[in-house]
Amino acid sequence: MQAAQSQRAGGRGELDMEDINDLVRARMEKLQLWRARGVDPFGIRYEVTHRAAEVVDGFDKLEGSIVSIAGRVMAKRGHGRAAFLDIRDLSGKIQLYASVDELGEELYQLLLELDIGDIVGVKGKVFRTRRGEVSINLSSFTLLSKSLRPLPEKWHGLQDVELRYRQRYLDLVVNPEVRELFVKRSLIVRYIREFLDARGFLEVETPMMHPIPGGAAARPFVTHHNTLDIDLYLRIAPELYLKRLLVGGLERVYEINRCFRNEGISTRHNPEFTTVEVYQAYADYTDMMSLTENMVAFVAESVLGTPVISYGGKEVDLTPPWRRVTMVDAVKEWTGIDFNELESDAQAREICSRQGIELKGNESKWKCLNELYEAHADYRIVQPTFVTHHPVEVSPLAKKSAADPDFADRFEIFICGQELGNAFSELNDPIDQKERFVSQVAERAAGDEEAHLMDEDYVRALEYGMPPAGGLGIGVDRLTMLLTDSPSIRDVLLFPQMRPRTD
RNA sequence: GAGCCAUUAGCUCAGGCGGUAGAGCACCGGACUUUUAAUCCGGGUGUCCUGGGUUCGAGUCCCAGAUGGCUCACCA
Repeated sequence: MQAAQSQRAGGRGELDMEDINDLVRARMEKLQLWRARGVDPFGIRYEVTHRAAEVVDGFDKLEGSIVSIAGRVMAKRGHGRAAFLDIRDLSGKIQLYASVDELGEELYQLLLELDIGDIVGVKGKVFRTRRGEVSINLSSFTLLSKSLRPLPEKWHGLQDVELRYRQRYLDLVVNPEVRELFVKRSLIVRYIREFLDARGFLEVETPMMHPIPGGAAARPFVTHHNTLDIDLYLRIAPELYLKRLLVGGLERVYEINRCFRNEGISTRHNPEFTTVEVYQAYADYTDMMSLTENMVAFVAESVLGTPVISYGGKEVDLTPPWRRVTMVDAVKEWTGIDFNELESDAQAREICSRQGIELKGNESKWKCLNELYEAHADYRIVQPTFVTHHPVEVSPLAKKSAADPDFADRFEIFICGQELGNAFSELNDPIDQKERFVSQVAERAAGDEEAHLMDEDYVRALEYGMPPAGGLGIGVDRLTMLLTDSPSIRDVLLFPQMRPRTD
């Protein structure tokens, strides 16, 4: 059986035997057929004059002229001495008309051997069929790549979510809306750059491998550098490096790149994800608010043509200004509890427990506030909202609010129940920063694996003097979810992290 | 990590009360020179996720496991 199969594969069939079925075998046999006719079934470059959509859209000018395009065969309709094929390239789909009259007996017979999925280069005259479809009347064609596996069904496409994620290339081939989504994602990133570049921000690249993982509360991935013989951590945030650049005088910087967090996977979390972080010297968190709302609205309008979007059936207006509410007020609004009036930590913990929040038992009043806030924010907030003034305790890199030192000049962005970003006035007091690190280290010692580590070099940088600044981080994947109405982060990642298949 | 659900042909899916597996597309053979989910005639191509168990008999019932989805927990 195995011998027979590999013979059919022309002695070169190194495909996994487990995977070979009759459909694949039939296509392997066709490989030989093409070779027998002197055609290399895996061809070389092909001179393309047009893309499919250019021919369709530009029919009035192109009618009667000869064009050559290349793409994948998506459908085949034989009619005896003539046949229709649909081929698709990046721009879209176009119909091919093939007839014995035009191609000649030999070429026409060869054309009938094409399978759906094959990649071909074609040449012919542009015309319109009786039914009105812009088509190319083939005068010649070239097989550019033989497809050995059958494509998923044309009508339903590839529905199996697992296969769509694991074999994204197939998803892209048969589900056009998926390709459109990733084009949108690319545009989103492009317009973020355009917006920031236009305002004098410099795009930079800082290390992805950190000796001390910092800038966020999260567990990192560990790796090892052999020559240096040190452990390195995939970055959980670029923040501390970008702020070193502020010290260095790069007053407006941003970075769009990957972060890595060794935590759970869910519809909102992938182990690697993309953020844009922005730092602006001589600004503060209020400047970051207007930067945020203007940037997100600009991106939405540029990509979708409107600042009013629909997510999960809810209509959301991204037009600035967005609502601003302090965390204390938000919690008061949702629960009726005014944390400013609470006397003791114990009282706050009691309230949290009554609200069904599990606590360790040593939480402070402000930590309780934060817990209560996090428990409600994701389902309460639909329209774009800046929730401001988080407790300093949970904001170890943010500046204390002048009005009330228990709180930080900070905000989080919520839209459609999803946390989209985080920003604050950057803490530039090295003495205060060092104290914050010290208490984070204490929390870590007490068992909080996500508490920050001491970063002496970062403190030293601050000691040279960092201008006051506003900093902002936005989840690009989350923003893409929002702007493409995607319920899962996996839908906006080309290759979401999956458990490797063992079979 | 916990709960619920799913897994049947290459793809999309049906399979009542346990009786040896079915459709559409794709594919193979035939007809057809402007079709377009082409049409017409003929052909079912299978580790029913895996491993145990119950039973005369398991796609179906029970147990364990794998993978995925959703919800929760953690986070952005």
